[in-house]
Amino acid sequence: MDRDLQRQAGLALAEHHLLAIINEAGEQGIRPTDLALGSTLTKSGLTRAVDRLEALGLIASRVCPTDGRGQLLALTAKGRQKLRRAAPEFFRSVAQHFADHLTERETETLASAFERIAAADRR
Amino acid sequence: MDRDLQRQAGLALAEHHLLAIINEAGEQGIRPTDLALGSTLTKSGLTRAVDRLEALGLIASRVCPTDGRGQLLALTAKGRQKLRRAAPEFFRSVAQHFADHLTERETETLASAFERIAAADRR
DNA sequence: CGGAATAACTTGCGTAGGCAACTAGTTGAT
DNA sequence: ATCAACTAGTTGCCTACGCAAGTTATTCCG
Repeated sequence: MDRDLQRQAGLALAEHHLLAIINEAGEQGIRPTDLALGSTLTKSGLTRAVDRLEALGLIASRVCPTDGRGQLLALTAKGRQKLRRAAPEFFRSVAQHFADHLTERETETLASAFERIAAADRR
Repeated sequence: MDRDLQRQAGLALAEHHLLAIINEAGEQGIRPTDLALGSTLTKSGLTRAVDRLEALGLIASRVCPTDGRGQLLALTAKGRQKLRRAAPEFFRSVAQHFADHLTERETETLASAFERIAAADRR
């Protein structure tokens, strides 16, 4: 999937994932710490990934108004566009490599099992 | 799991995985190319991982008698010992992070689904 | 209100691993 | 038998990312 996305959308899978989470947060933005919870990165890895996305102009950060230590990250117009344009290839790739090989029932089982495992890990 | 294994058994999870596959192959050894199929590494990553395991004295390689380009990798006594000693922590960690959060039924579903996905990927 | 404890990042350093290009051995077609 | 095409593995280069230590801001006591 990483190669698919890299070739067809010029975006690494890890970056795509971060953009998708940041997108969920919408206008108001998301704190790096919260972003880390949704990814597999540590805070140091996150610092660098954020730097890269910012350098690419895909996200913008501003100082958090309620906590001077932290930031609030949000997609730029360019970032939203990049994400939107990557979507078809993303879903195609998910289908090809995963979804097409699973029944509906299996997909649901995986989803709930993974959710439970991830929740346990966050503690 | 990587951290668990690293701390308790002095072995990275990726290395453990390779040792386990090589162990399956037994006395006769396994070709790096076949080893790559069971791991997530590319052949270049594999070259280096093999170098490391060899430098640690955990595996030994000999030239393949039927194909002068290739090698046959097998565990050394030290490698077998390392793997055996890591086993308790490995299974404990699997249980803690995964198995304990799944029902029998889910575990079976995941196993067969993953097997199907991996098989599709090998093509 | 002042200082210790904590939290949110950041940075220096080191390692793993991918890609593309390379070397060397094997196979297959003429 | 030869030479092209392929396959096994290796290497140079570069990037991502973890860990541990550092910086700055916040919180929580006393």
